[in-house]
Amino acid sequence: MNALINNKPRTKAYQNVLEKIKDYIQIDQLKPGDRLPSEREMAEDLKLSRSTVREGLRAIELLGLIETRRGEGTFLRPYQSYQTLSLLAGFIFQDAKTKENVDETLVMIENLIVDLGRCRGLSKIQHKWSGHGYSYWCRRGYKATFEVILDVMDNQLLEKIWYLLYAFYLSIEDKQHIRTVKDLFKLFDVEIKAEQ
Amino acid sequence: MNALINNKPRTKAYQNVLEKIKDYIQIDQLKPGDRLPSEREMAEDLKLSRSTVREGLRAIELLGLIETRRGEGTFLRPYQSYQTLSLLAGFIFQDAKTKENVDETLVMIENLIVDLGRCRGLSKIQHKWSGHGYSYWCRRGYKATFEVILDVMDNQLLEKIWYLLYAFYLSIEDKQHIRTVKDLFKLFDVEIKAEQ
DNA sequence: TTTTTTCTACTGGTCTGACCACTCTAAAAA
DNA sequence: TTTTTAGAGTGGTCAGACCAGTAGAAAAAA
Repeated sequence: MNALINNKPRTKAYQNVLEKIKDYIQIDQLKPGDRLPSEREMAEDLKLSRSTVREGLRAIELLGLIETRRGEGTFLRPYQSYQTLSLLAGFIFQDAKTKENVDETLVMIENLIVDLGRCRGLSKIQHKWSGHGYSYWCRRGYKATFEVILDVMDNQLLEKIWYLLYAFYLSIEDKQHIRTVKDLFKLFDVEIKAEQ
Repeated sequence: MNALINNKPRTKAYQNVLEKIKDYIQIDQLKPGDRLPSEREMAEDLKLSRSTVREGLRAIELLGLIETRRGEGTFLRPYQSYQTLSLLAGFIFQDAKTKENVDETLVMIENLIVDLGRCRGLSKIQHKWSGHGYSYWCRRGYKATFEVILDVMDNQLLEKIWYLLYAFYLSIEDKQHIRTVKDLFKLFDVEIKAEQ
């Protein structure tokens, strides 16, 4: 009962893989798109079996930090895929699946973003939406339209939170967003007119 | 190049484990603390090797959905540990590590929670804080004090978001929260008086 | 000389089977 | 009745095999 004695759970070997990868990134100054050492090389470095190394790699692959390609190698992910965020959101919010909560929270977060976007670049947003016109943005969809605000708002954390929440919302709702492109245009006083 | 032809990445076997676990939870109505089928049983069910099953399990263990205990089994996690949230937050917000963003975002989210808490249970919060007094809550710390609002606010999603963000905040800041227990008491007009 | 084909060495993906360390419970022994 | 032992289960880690893919060098063909 070593864990109980030390009041600290014993580290599983695969968790060392996560630490080691952090080291690789830091020491080798790895950037998204760069290749990590192969599974066999890591196994040798860490003095672990290849299957234990794979366990660690699978864990962070699921988190979206890396991607593995057969025959090529293991790479730092250049971006977090939508699928990854959706999966993460599903697990993070797993016992909070009430539609009322989701609707309420998404609207609240979006209102924060809208307010911040207004403060920091109202005219920029208006310009971008007016430039192509209402019909264009309708075709592009709510997400793409909202992303204009995200770009201007200049707060990556709020942006991430919105993506997480939005992915979760779509994964449990079979319908479109409660808000529409039209609502966004109204919020920013951008003209809604038919395509010429 | 099946993936390119179908424009869809091939599913890796370990990902089937994740789907199967979702099935187990849903079909067996599993609750936190319940035991999942053993690795060997899952391997048999899915017609996969035990090591492939383990890869899937490691992935979601890291996410905090399950925990495995040698000699006992694999269990649905009763709660998301702080360490898990911190790790997840670190990955989710990984390229958004600017201190300005963190401060700003945390305060904005907290303001939402505060407002909602006020709406839904101002007197309840005031009562809970007054009951033990300011010194007690100072000793308990900011987090515990804030959790009183979270309990009353009745929005699990916002609660989860706050935990994620707070964990992330603490993982990059070496200091205490920009806000204090005193600030919270002031926000809710609760008396700040010395211990009797 | 250039282009095409082949071969080799690397990569990840999945598997089999072994053995160890732990827990729990039933059965046997005290 | 209580304690100890044994067995059957669990997860943790490993070695090694083999397959499926990719990349690039070398050889062969044009």
